[in-house]
Amino acid sequence: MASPEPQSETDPQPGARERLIAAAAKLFQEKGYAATGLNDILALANSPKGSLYHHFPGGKAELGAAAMQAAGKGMARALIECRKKTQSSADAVRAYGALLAGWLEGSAFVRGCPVATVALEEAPGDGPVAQAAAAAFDHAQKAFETMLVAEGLEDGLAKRRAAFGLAAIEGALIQARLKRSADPVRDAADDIAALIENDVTG
Amino acid sequence: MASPEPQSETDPQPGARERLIAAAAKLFQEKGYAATGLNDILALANSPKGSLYHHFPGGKAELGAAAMQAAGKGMARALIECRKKTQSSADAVRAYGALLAGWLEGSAFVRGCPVATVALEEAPGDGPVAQAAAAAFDHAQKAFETMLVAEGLEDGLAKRRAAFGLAAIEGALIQARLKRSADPVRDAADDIAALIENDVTG
Amino acid sequence: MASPEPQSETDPQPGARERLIAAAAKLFQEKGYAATGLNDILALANSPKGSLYHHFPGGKAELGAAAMQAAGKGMARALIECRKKTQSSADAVRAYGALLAGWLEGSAFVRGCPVATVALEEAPGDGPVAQAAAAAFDHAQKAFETMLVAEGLEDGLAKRRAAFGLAAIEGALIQARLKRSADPVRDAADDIAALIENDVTG
Amino acid sequence: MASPEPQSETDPQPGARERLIAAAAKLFQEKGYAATGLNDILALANSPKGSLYHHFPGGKAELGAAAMQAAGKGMARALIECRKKTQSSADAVRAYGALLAGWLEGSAFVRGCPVATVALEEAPGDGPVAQAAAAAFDHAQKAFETMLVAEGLEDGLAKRRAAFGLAAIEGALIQARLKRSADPVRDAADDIAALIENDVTG
DNA sequence: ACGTGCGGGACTACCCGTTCCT
DNA sequence: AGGAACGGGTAGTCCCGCACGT
Repeated sequence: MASPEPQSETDPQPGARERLIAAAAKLFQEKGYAATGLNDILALANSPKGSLYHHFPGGKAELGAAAMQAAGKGMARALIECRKKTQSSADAVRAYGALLAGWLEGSAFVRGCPVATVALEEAPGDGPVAQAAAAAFDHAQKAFETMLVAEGLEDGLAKRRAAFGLAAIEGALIQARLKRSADPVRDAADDIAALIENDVTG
Repeated sequence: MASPEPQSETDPQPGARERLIAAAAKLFQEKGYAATGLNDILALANSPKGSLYHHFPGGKAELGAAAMQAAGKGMARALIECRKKTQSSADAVRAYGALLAGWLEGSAFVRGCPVATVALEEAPGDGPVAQAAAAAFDHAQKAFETMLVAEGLEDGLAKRRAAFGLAAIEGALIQARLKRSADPVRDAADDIAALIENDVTG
Repeated sequence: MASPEPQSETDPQPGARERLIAAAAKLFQEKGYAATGLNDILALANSPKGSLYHHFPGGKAELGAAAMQAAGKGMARALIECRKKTQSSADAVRAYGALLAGWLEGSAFVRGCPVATVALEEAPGDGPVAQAAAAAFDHAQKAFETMLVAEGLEDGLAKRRAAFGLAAIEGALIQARLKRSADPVRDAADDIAALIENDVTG
Repeated sequence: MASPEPQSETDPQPGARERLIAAAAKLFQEKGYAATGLNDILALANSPKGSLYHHFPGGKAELGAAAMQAAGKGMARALIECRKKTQSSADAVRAYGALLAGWLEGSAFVRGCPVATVALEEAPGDGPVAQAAAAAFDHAQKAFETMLVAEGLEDGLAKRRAAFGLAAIEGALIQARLKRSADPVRDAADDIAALIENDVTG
């Protein structure tokens, strides 16, 4: 969750701001945006209350947006790393499914997609959080798409498969948490991988 | 709790209890469970506060569970009706996608899946709402599966396609609301339909 | 608690009204007037809600007043019975203390004086409950006084000793419940008995 | 919670916390614990709700406990001051009775013992309020006892007289409020004083 | 600049005592 | 007598500034 790079852009002493984002992302992905109190975040980040408003004058919304952005980067990065460790996009998707499945099981199915929960809550509005969530999804989808294009898929088809694949994975994550079984995620990843393989070889 | 009337499937005269469930379902699907205040629900249902407590002694949670159950039935019913109006399961899925797309556009992307938002918020716990959400998804998935089996698909494959199809639709709904375009839903439905057609004809 | 006499004045079928009074008295003496909900009383009395307003159109207040009246009678009756079983007023007081001590211990110190708690809560007002509580205390005090006069004490002194004795017992009941020990009640009864003995023999 | 200032015994500048305790004590002693709403307390203390939550994270219960503690100290202090102004313990008790009688009359019998009402309501449980009430009584009783020991009474007898005296005063306060006459308190104080005089001179 | 104690209301879910109509 | 409905009121706590001490 925490960015390995120093994130040196505006924050002189690293820690407080990042801890807040990480804490917010963790709790949002578990309980959602509305159900997560600022106090919970502050307690998890071991930060005083005033600190939050120093770093995020926009309050909870600004923090939420930052958390969405971080989560989107994390999703994309994870997929890219899966590709690096595998021989094909299809295998990368399978590895990604396995990775998510492991996270699910490792957290007893409390951790889900960091973006989806917040996205659904905030979708009707157009606040900073909703926009950041949309951007986060776009970011991840673009990474997926790029991966497919690099393997030779035509642009339009790559975009379509990326959108569909991401959607299926997201939906499978929901089912998996409800059923408390990671199988839907693994199955969905396999199905998508098969689809891609067919595109590539065909 | 103890309705003397037969409580017919579509509820001819909307009593207080039904109005409350409908209002809750509507708001939950827009803003989620935590962000929806009881006051909002009460105002939408034109019901006094005591009424809710009378019909749902368990409070918000019991109402939420009832709303999830109703939503699950609605999802299944809608799919079944799509099948009746079409010649094949694949076409039924396409019709279902079109139906959802129409709902999205008709509500300016405010209404999403009635279950997914609540499910994601409540997934980590095992309260009545989470259980009802899981049951609702199961209900819809079973209807999907039954439709496929009736078309000749082998049981195991039907189950897998139903789970995957539902997941993809759910994920597409998230994307559609964020992007404020119903295309992801239509595209996903098309892709699933193609998959099913391949299964059936193959 | 329940009156043995048929109480035939207004109630055609015995049971409901008496059960309500008994239930109210029990709960009031444990938790007080304000903290006792009508639902609690109804549940304990196994009576439907509308029944209460049939028997007590004045609602909670009227029921409370009735409970106070019953409790006052009970206190007086208990003292009189103690006198019958003993040889002197002093011994009757000791027996009364022992009786109360037994009740305290038998109920794990949850049951106190049926009147005092409600009296203190309602004292500042002059509602029906407060008046009934005052009358209940007067009733008990008069019984005490009568007992002393019958033993030869001069009227004024009897009144004074009755008031003081009752007060000391009430105060001791408070202490006993807080300390979870019946000793203060037994000690207070002994001290009062000694005082009375001194009056009588002196 | 963490007051930097020495928190001197009489609190020169009444901060929010002190105002809340004073308001709570006043209302609890008038109407009891359950019947006193937080809103009443806040209105009397001219404090917003967030203030209460800041100073008393435990909410009403913690505030109630603090009020009980303050009341216990007040009772003890008042008795000690009565002793300072008089020549003997017996006279101190009489002065104490007169003091209480004056308070009763001055408040039109609205103000009673700050502890007794709450104690009776909360006695069956073992929450913080009940414990604080018990401690408050103990505090006052100890002061009474100390006063008697200083006058030469044997320890055991002093303890017994203190308990009995406090009980009688408490009971008399109940009667006085119901009858709307301070006589029971004055009479009880006289009787206790006589008892003590007899102990001391005997 | 950076942190923090304290205060400020609005809003939450809950449920209470009551009444209406059967 | 009885079940449904009615709102007002409960304690709780939320997210947020202001003003202070570094």
